[in-house]
Amino acid sequence: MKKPATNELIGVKEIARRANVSIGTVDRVLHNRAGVSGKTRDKVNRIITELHYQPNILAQRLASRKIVQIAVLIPDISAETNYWEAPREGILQAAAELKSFGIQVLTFLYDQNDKQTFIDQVKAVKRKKVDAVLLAPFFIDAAISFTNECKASGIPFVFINSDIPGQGSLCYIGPNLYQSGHLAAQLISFGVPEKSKLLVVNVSKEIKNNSYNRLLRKEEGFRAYFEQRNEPKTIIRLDIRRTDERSIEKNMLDVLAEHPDLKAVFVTNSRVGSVAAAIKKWGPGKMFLVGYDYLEDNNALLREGVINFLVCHKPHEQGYKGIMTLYQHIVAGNRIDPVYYMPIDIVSSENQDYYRN
Amino acid sequence: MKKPATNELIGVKEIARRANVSIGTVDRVLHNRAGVSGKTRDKVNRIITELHYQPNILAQRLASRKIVQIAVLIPDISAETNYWEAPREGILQAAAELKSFGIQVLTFLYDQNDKQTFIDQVKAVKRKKVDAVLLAPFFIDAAISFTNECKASGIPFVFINSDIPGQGSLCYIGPNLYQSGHLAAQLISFGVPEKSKLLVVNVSKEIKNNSYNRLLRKEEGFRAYFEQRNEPKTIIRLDIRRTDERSIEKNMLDVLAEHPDLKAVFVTNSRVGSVAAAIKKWGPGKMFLVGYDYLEDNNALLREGVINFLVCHKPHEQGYKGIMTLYQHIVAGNRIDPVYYMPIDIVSSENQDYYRN
DNA sequence: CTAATTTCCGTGTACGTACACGAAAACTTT
DNA sequence: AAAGTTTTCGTGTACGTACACGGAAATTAG
Repeated sequence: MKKPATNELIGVKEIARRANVSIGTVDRVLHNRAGVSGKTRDKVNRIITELHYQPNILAQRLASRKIVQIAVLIPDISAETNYWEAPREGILQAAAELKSFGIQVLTFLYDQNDKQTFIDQVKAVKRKKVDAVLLAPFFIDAAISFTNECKASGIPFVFINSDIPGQGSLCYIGPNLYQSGHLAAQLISFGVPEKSKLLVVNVSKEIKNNSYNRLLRKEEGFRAYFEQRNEPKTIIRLDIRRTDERSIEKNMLDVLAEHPDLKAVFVTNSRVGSVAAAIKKWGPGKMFLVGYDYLEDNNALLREGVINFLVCHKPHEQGYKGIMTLYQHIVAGNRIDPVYYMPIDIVSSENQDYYRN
Repeated sequence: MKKPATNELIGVKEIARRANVSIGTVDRVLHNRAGVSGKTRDKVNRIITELHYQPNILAQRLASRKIVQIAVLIPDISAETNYWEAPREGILQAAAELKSFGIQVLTFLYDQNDKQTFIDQVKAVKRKKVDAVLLAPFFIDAAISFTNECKASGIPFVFINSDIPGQGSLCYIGPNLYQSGHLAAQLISFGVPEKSKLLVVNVSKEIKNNSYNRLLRKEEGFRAYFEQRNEPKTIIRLDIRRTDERSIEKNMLDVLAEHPDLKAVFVTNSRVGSVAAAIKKWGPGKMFLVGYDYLEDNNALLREGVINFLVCHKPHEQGYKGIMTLYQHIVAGNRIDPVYYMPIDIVSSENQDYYRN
């Protein structure tokens, strides 16, 4: 691999000089605008490739005075979980870094338990006529219909946190949920005896059995791990649809009473904190507990030893990278990989203080 | 928290207008250069703070045609380990991103087993008269003497991978080694019975017993974990000073023969791959094995199940962040935290394909 | 062959900041 | 009070690119 020897940055001026044309002509070639004869266009193009010309992004953004608007459509923080605080901070950080680059980020928050709020925010986004969209598609059908419109008007969009495969997004940024469940299974298999009874807990208002369901994808990966290894585990399942603390506690205590021989619990989302609280109240025996997300409550319980491991997918970075990806696509015109799987991070009491969300 | 309502970016021109001065004067105030009367200086400063003026970085870098040179002083990849490939790639990535910002990164590689090469490269760095230095201080006394010179000439420097506390670096970017050993202990305590015999292996040409020794700091944290919890583990130790594959194998087979009741092995650096190979050859029984670093060889053994966990500190990101930190300090003049501890990542066979180094 | 188009291309100004130069104002000296 | 000196400040040009405007050359129409 030979590097181009040109150490001094070359620009349109140098290209123009070598091609015996003006910088205006070079500019027209670069943006394939009309008004250049085929012959000179070829000549200029040849020189451009020969010189490995890279436009100076600084000067580009400075000269082009148009501002690029990116709409962000994600859930608001709720009373039950502030998971979405982290992605939002990542988004804000990216927005701050890109502000003087002429990028403006507009945030639209919806309630992940109320589809109508999503639909309303979509309307608001459409009024703004933005140049790109970053969204977490919680309501599949509504998200499909919206992104179809985006495609029709040539607006690129990126999914974070959840994917809708085949929908033509520029990119998906988020976890591989199945593999994430797999890892949780591995962690639990370290913590319990060969033959054990395990519990999977799904806490969510809506637990539909379709391929988009985040929780079920994790559960699937979790179960598959033991099946693939012929490890003789008994896995029972608890779906909790009333998601307030008290209902969770009640459900959990019932199950624990019914199955006193439970060795481990896997909670498929960030509500592991609430489940842990119930287990703590219950008292007897030690329970191996694995759940999701680096949140304040969960961290405290991890430190206490009630939770053994948290699995985490860098929500902050998801938000940050979501914005940056759209920026790279729109401004720099870079090719974007259609899937960017986030790491599947393991957080324990011994590394939790060093974790970067 | 009230945000400044000014949505339109304001610049020196606007400040000049409001202060009834020229942009030249505003410029002088901004760079506190001489040639402005106290009265107008105050007036301009007042308006600057009132307007929350943020200089446009694009225009700044574009207009200031001086190029900032950063020297990087790190070990070369050796036949025994290519650990340093990752930091180097991170550095190159940062260099590429900052190239059009007028930042030039000069890399100087030394042999981490040969102090003289370090000293030679230091000389080369000094000839270049760079604006900042990023270095991994393997040879403590030589590094101290060099960084003392840096301090004298006002050149900021950042340590990566290893720290020399109190040396006045702008920042340390790397792991908390003690805590890292702590975590390794926790992982092993999941994998072995309560009462077990464990082995700590240090593979290094130089195993000096001083506070700078990376391996011993990890071992210290490792042992402390069990002591703090009164877990009755017997911990024996093996130092391997001849670091070729064959010597490692021989040493390991000897120890394994001598202690057939060993339950787990902790290798304090990336040479876990070589140790694993020896264990694999030895054959009988299952050994719980924890080591360091996301390298090709180690990954293969992790996938095979010979290694159970790799602990990792994002070497790629260390390099990237090292350059970026110096950039932020020099160009943007941001305040830099004196210590940036890297995450202590746990890599297992189930998340290894998603790890980002 | 001249006039009207159309095609092609060079020039000029702007983006927001840095910095050199020199003019005007203020102060000092004789 | 005039000349000299210093302080204070405004103006102009440059960085590399984007884009509008208009002129010259090539082409077509009359």
